[in-house]
Amino acid sequence: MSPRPAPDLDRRRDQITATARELAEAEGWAAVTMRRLAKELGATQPVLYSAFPDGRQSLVDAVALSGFTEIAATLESVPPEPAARMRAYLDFATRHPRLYEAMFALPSGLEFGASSSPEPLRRAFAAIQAAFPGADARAEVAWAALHGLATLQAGGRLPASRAQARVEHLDKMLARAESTG
Amino acid sequence: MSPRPAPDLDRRRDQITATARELAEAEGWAAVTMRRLAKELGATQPVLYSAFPDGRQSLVDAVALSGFTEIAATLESVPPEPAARMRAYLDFATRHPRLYEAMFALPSGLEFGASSSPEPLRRAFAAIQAAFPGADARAEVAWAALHGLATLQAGGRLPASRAQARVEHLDKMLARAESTG
DNA sequence: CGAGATAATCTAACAATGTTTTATAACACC
DNA sequence: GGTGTTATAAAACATTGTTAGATTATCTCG
Repeated sequence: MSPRPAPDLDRRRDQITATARELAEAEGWAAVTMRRLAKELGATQPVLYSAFPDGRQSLVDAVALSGFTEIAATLESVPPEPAARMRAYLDFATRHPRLYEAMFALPSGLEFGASSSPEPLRRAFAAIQAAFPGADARAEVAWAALHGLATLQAGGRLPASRAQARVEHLDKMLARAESTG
Repeated sequence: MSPRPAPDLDRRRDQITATARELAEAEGWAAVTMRRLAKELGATQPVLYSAFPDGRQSLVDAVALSGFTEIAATLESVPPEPAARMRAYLDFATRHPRLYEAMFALPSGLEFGASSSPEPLRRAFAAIQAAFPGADARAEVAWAALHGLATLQAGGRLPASRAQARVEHLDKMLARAESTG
């Protein structure tokens, strides 16, 4: 009595996550259907469900989580100074708009804030905090401003021509508020 | 040769838009399906398409547009000072989370920035600009920060307990940056 | 080396969605 | 009143996420 060997689910999850992310980045999240994804992987739908029993939502969450891991590493790779990390944050959002969308705009099952929230999320926010020491509110406002800039710019709701000016303005604002603590 | 009288499409559009908005606010945008909406209105699906020939997306856009009209009026109703308009903005987003979602997070066909963008959008942004005179970048950063706070708070990604502190911090930051022009 | 049991897989179906077609019914004018 | 145009309605279509039932591949034990 011995079954067929269990597939490497971790590996499979990674492959599916990566493919979903590429497809989303190339054609938008609307194109990321279970059928299309299966075809892209040379597999069938049920295979996706064996790796993600909770369905499409948990798959999008997995992509988002990989995004948080990546942005955390990106932020940590530059000095913990406001200007540097601000630029790194906005660069990340600009370079991976659909990934950023999964992280922040799409419906998500990811828990935030609480201690139960996944480690990559906490690491990403910690990387922001490190650049904006002082009262918690300061880092939170910095993050909100960055997030606002990222989403409004991604949606074409702010003229790209002044992107540089906005970053400089925000930098000055946050620098001056440092003493406010 | 004379046809059946054309229904008052404007009136109908308003009714559908209002019902869609109520339903979204009550049960979330996922619940706003064409069938459900038709049932809620005591009509059939094709009636919705006679009012919105471009389908569901244009209906969501109509709700979003009504949101911009309303937030513009809300902002204009308070003095053009940073603290007052900031509070009005965040209040609006907090009180109508699904409407705000339609305005900024959901896929949208609304044009921004360009001169072709609908008047309510320009009025809403003008109401922010009025509270943050000086260089354009200043108002844009203010808006981005407000938008970031609104969305992160709505998603439970920032602790509600420090909401007040964040507004005060942002207010100070923006006030100090005034002279930067 | 072969048979059987077990679990992963595939085919196919299900329910629900947005949208469109075809047929019906209602209205204004002559 | 009849006629012709047009809004409406019922039903169908294509596509989605998801799930059963049947099939197949693999490992263990004889």
